[in-house]
Amino acid sequence: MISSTVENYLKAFLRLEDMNKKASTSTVARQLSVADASVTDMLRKLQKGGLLEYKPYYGATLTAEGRRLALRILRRHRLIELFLHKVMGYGWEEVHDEAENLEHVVSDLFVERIDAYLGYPDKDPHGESIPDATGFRNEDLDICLLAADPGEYEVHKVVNDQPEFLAYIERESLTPGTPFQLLEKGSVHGLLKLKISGRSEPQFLGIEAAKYLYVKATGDRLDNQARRSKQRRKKSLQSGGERGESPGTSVRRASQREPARRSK
Amino acid sequence: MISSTVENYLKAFLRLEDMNKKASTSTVARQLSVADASVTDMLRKLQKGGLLEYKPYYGATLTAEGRRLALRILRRHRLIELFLHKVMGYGWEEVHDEAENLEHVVSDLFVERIDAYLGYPDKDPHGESIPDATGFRNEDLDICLLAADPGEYEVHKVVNDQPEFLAYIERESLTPGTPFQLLEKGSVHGLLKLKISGRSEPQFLGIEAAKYLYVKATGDRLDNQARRSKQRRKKSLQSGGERGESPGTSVRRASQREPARRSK
DNA sequence: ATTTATTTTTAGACTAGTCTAAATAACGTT
DNA sequence: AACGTTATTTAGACTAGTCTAAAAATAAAT
Ligand SMILES: [Mn+2]
Ligand SMILES: [Mn+2]
Ligand SMILES: [Mn+2]
Ligand SMILES: [Mn+2]
Repeated sequence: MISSTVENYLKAFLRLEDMNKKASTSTVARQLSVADASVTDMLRKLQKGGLLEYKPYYGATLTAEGRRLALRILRRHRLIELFLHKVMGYGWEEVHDEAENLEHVVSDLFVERIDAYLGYPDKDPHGESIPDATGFRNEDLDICLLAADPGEYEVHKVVNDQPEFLAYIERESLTPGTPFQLLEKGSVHGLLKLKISGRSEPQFLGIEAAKYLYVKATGDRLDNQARRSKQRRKKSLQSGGERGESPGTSVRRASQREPARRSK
Repeated sequence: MISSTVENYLKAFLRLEDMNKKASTSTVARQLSVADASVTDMLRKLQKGGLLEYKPYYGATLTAEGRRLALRILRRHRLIELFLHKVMGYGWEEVHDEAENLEHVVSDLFVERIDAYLGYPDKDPHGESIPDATGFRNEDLDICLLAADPGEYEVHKVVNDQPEFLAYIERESLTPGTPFQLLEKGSVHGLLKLKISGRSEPQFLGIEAAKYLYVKATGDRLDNQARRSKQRRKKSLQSGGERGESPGTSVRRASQREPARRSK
């Protein structure tokens, strides 16, 4: 059996590879809050287990099998996050930590149940894509708000797990799915000026925050499909206290799954 | 932090004490499927941690603190079982194993959420009582079907975790809450003859099975309060395939909690 | 009251995961 | 090309949990 420790390591490697950062001993160590020496040990162990290719002093890359397992956990993590948010009434800033534990423990039956109940979703509450059962990820391209030129956009994903940060973003109404206009960058030092569609007043956002926001151009001139039709509201378990329901969680039927996963 | 291993040990001790069996090294070892020597080690560790009182060669009893922790896990276990059954559409024979893992991992928030959502229940799908947040258990007395004389009864709880056994009991329609009549015992070797209320044909049940069924006398002459008024049906997540919804899951508001827990 | 059988404890070893501190390799400068 | 800095690996140790096999204690039976 594969331990939850190993699962967390694999997920960390996948994440680094996704960001095109090389998976060095120290970056993994930092991500998992363990000592560098612990990572070195684990690298050798995972190499021996055939889950990654490792050349000492040179870094590591996941094998097909390692990648498969990593995607399995990533899928669980994000499905569980969505479940906690939609069904259990968790705030989007509360889901990550709980999912971090549940992802290793829940049965396949559980995962399939929530997957079906949620309608085979492919976006978690933060806008990140949920791999399907075969490991396929429906990645649509987005750009970092930092790199965006003034224009019309929609928040696509928020890549930061810190509860405080997420709570802040929610207060600023910049949860995934929100359409807005980027007005100016840098006119005020370190700030972006933007306006949420429908509002009268513009608002400001720090560079540091913009770093974690990814947006999609929606410029009412470009490809504007059925994008504003996605309020799929599910009745939730939440006892009291309305929680912000982050929209933008598009849904795809299980039947129309894409064929494969590229093995690198 | 308290490990899930320790939590499982504590739960095993509690269970043995509940059955008035002495918690001997070997019985605990058998229950947890570990070697006797492992239990001895753990006994010393738990003793040192103040969770149980242990005299070598003489067995062990939980301290107040150990009992508190054990009840906490028992509560989680049973609440989660009920949640899986009522909300996630699990069959009552499927809930135990999943709960056995989740009980250690889920946050207090999660537990409180499902507790509130289920209406502060005090019976799990097998008819076992769910301790409240203070550790109090609403134990109403029942008798083992083996020891019962012919008469009118209602199934109260089924104390056996084996999926096959539970599936069998469900096929025989003897889930908690079912009213029936015990007709004869032992007329046919090793079998009980009984009839479920409303049915025309009687049915037989083996001694071995009856051992695990606990019943309450309902004999329409005795204390028959509002007992037949408990269809509280909650809409469940179950995708397809109707699952037997074991009734008899009475509900109590959080407000009217009983005062205390006796410390032995 | 011995002897025999059962239960429990000890002794010693193993695995997974982690750490700190020291050694070594790789890298970026002069 | 030699030097100092940074990253990585090694060495050695620790904890939690487990095991098997042998020793010791308790309980049962002659
Ligand atoms: Mn997350
Ligand atoms: Mn995790
Ligand atoms: Mn159970
Ligand atoms: Mn358990």
